[in-house]
Amino acid sequence: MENVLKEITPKSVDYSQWYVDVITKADLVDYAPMKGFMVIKPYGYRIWEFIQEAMNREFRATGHENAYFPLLIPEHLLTKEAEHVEGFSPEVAWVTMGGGEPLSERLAVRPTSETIIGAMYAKWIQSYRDLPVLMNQWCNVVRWEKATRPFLRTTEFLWQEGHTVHRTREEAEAETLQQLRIYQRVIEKELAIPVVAGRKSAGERFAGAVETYTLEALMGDGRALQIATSHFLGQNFAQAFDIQFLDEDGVLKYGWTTSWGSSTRMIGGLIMVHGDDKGLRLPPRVAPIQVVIVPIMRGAERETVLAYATRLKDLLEVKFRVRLDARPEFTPGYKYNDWEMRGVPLRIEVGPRDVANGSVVLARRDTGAKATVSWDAVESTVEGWLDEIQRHLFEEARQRLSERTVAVTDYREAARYGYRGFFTGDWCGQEACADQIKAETGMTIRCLPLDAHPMTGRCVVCQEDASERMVFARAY
RNA sequence: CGGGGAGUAGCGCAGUUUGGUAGCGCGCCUGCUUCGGGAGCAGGAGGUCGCAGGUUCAAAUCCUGUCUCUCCGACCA
Repeated sequence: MENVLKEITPKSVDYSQWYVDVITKADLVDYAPMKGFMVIKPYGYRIWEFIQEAMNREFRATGHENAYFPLLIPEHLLTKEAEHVEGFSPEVAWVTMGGGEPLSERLAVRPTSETIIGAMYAKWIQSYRDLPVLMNQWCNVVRWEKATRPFLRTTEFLWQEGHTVHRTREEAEAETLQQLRIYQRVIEKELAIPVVAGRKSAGERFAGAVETYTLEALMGDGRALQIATSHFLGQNFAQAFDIQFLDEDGVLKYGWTTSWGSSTRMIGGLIMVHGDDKGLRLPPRVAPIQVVIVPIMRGAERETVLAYATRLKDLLEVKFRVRLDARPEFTPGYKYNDWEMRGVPLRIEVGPRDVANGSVVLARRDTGAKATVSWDAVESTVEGWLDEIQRHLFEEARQRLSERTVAVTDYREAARYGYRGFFTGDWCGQEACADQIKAETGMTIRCLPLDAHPMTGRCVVCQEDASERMVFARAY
């Protein structure tokens, strides 16, 4: 235990340092030699692949197809939608040289792809029969951020961005909400992270959007993380890019567009929601290794133990992602700590005792619980325990979310909780009140929850009539 | 962009005050003994001290310039 503390700074000592220790020691990422960039190592990238697989399943089931659009966007396209360019221009990286020559028009490294995709959609769409257009792309984007943290805010990050065009406003609005719920399903089911779904206030909206919907998650330190967003863009981009179609009634009309995105930031959320002082705790559904087998190879029994462990691996890897850790240079104790740091949900210890008894020892990463199980029951027990761990991690996070969500009638009450947690209260809808909260407390309106209604009808800032219920918090 | 801190072996650091030709822990390599919660012993490899100038017989150390990282703040879907 003392040795663990040497490697990972306890959360209670320094949460930021704990986070950095965990992601580097668990072998998820390494810092690149340029500020704000990171390398996602195989173990971390595998988690991303599980997220991709789950999202792709949902996207396909709702009629979306994957495509790929260019990395670079000519300046004249990026600047077509006024609000959009104003929102993004401060953080755009530009390419000004090519082949040793200055370019006649500089090219933006995409910070998001509404503009280039909008330009292409305008070419492709002629008739109402061409609609809806439902595409998604997996790619990298670059935003020149001043303060960066691995996964949570990096200069370059990986994400998916969906872009759709619809014939009617209603259809586009339905799409926006459908995709939000897809995100919610994947994030809650696969990543075991409970979220609050809501609308963004005008001040927090995506640049160029009519309405932005968001999922907000609560991290282990009580700060909020925006974990996915879905935007109803109205006809703003359709008008800027001439996305028009001839409708059934013979009238030329603008399409209604949406865009929605989720990024590697989700992995940051995963770490901060489930991790503990021993390191990562991965939900089984996204764990690159679900079961690690550690053989205890003493003296003369070494061969029989290894054979037993290998048979166990063969048995289990039919249904689960299994690793047999037979490295001779490390002791079992070292391996336990090592795999716990990496968040492997389930460990199986097999030693001479187990070989003799025809049993194995199972140990859970989430609770630390151990049990001795007979060979015949191993497979079913592993399956049951993995399900149970997935459920337990979600339940634990859900409970923390509900415990740390506090209803207030005055925003100053949040001071009692050190501005940690989600605070809900009524809001008059005026930006001045939101600004006051931010200036005084550092908290922002995370969202206007979809199914909540005002409780008192009084704004938590000005005490005037309030028509909205909001969730506010300090955010990453 | 403002303020602080730091660049010496893969990682973490000492050495800089008072110049004298680089060291410790972990890790790594080899061998033997080990293995039910971070093993032990022995031997070994590895560094133009961020970079560029300058002072000096001599620079990790003093001077000048420069680059980078990091924390706090500001900014930021």
